[in-house]
Amino acid sequence: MDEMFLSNRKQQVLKAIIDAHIAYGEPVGSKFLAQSQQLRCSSATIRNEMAELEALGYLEQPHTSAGRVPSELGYRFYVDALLSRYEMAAQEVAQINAALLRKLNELDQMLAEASRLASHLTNYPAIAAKTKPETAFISRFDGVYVDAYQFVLVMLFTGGTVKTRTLHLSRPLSPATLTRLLAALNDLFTHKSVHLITLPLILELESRAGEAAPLVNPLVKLIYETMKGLDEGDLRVEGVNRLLQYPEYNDTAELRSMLSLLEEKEDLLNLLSGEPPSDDIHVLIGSENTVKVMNNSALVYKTVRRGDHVIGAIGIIGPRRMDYAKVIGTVNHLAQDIDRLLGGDEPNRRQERTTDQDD
Amino acid sequence: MDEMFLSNRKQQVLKAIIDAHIAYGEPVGSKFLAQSQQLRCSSATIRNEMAELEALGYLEQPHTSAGRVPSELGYRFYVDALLSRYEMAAQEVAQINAALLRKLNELDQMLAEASRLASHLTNYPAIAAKTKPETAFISRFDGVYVDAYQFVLVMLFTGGTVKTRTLHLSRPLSPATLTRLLAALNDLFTHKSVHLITLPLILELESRAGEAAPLVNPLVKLIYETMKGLDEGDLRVEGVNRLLQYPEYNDTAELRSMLSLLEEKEDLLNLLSGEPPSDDIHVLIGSENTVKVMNNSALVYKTVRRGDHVIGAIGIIGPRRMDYAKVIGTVNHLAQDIDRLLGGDEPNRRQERTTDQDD
DNA sequence: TTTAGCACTCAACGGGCAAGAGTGCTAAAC
DNA sequence: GTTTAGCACTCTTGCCCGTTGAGTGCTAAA
Repeated sequence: MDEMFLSNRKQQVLKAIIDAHIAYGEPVGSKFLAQSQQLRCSSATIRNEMAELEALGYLEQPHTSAGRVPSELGYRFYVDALLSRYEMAAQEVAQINAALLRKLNELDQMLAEASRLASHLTNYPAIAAKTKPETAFISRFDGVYVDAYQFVLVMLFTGGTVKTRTLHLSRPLSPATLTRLLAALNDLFTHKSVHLITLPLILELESRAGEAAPLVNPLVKLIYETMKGLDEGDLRVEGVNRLLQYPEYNDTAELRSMLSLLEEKEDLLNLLSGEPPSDDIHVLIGSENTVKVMNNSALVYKTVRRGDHVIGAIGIIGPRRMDYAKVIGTVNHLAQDIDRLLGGDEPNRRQERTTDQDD
Repeated sequence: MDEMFLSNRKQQVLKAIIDAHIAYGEPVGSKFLAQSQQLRCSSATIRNEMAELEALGYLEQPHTSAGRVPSELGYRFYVDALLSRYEMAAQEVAQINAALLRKLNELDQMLAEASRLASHLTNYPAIAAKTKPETAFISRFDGVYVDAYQFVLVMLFTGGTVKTRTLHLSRPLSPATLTRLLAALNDLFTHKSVHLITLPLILELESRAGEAAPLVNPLVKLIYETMKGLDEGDLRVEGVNRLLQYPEYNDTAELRSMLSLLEEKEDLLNLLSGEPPSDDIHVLIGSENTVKVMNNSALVYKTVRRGDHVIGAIGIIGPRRMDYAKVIGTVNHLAQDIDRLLGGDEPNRRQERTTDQDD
């Protein structure tokens, strides 16, 4: 228990070390701490505490004649217990609100704006993920007749997403035939998962399509691909160049693996979507990350939801010694703001609002 | 004229030097060239030629005891006169076709795939830009009635783009009222640029909207923002991490400014959209670039068109000593392939095809 | 006009040395 | 018992400096 619970002064020393290391990025020594006035004791005392903190695993020493550096455990304890709550400046809050409000109409743009803001405010790269929605069905087909040679197919998905596709035809189509085709589509293809679109169904559609029968094949293919395309998540990365400020990424290998990670997108998207939906903010430090490449980095993220279901996440990625207080505060605020602005889907809305087609 | 026109052997020497430098990235010396068997003369002769080429401005010498490096003028001459045409391997061609065909339905995805391919094939970062379309007007409004509290507004733009927005209402709307509203919209708001949407027009719409009058204000705002949103171009960058292979980007400052450039997107988008639409492939070397940050880099790009008008561009960005033959070949091929796959807008199409909503 | 030979220049490499930062330990002080 | 001053020790960092080697320009001969 002595080992589990750190004495008050040990905590102070640990916090002071981590604060200093976050600020300056270099190993911090006892003398520096003694001078910084935060602790009311001599460097020798601090040295003793540091030695013990190292024995307990909270600190590490790059080499004999260097100061101490927080270990992963040290950061973990810092984040869980030592972190002082970061209060955003009023100006920052205003900036967030103004910027997000402007983008309210398009989820994509909103996430993009959020990641831009997050990166800008924290000075680390930011990511914004749009998770793959739970398998959506088409709830309704509709069409807009443009002229005899083209029409717009409108597909309404459960969950409110709307997708459109313009079809260019090789032979003329009458409005009546289009209506008939749409009726058949609505009969046969709504509320079905991709796997339930079987050949008999397609043949049935063909027989009902009348003169539009030759259109059925490309149409089905189109619907299939649209449904499949909907399942893809997307990930935006903003501010990678900010990584270069931090000496930990001056190492080419480190930087390179980080850049690869941020480009792959797959891994990150899985990581972000994989977590159980929780209101908490997630802080993954170093090897806590399942993604191997992030052993020397940290990831802070929070899911974003529309009404009940998770539609994405925004996060910050950076060195292990990231400014957790500021980052956690910012990500938290941003995610909550987006949640709020997207509004719940509760039945009684007080105001008109619009949503994009979730493309 | 002696100065303008290089002797045959000088050209050979220049080409050999640039080829070698592109391949190995280091200054190339006379001895190396003499051994490489390409030139049938001694190192001393090559030294003399090199000295003259340097005097003419085609070569540079980092320092006295180093070999020569091509100057910007050198690269320019190389690209314009010396470059041997690069023939893509059949396998590469097949890869491009297969990959692009799979993405045929969505312009965005297609450009994304193209840049992925370009980056992969050339081993440099690739960019794919979707240029802002020339000011588009809405040619038609339509709507899909979902239920009393929501409908989908479908906007058809000249040029074939389709945008949809879902409106959530605070009070019920009847299908008849929606029809009326849409008719009024089609009367008043089609074929108008953003600037022509004036207050009288809005008031007129309001008076015609009947019970949907309270809806008019948010609706107009929505339309306005959609039209404005359409004007935004987009830029995708793929494979930045490949930059790190090249020693010229080991310098942090260089890498950093490059990353910033690739993130800003604005500058690049302007550069790509700014050029007069031409079928040629553009090769910008070093300071030929208007973007200052690219002084040590090169950009190869080509516009992509659907039918007659330019809808985007794809390009490769890399060090000045980039493998121009391969890059030019690849970009050229890709751009042409996309042009072809998107198909002309000639009236007699032989096949059904679909286009996305150009979001 | 080409080539061999040679002296010269200069970046790159590596060893050696001094400086400095930080530690652990011991012994004295509180 | 805890804190602190003092000191010896370690190890990195930076610097100086000589050596090495690649590449050149020039000269003179072929």
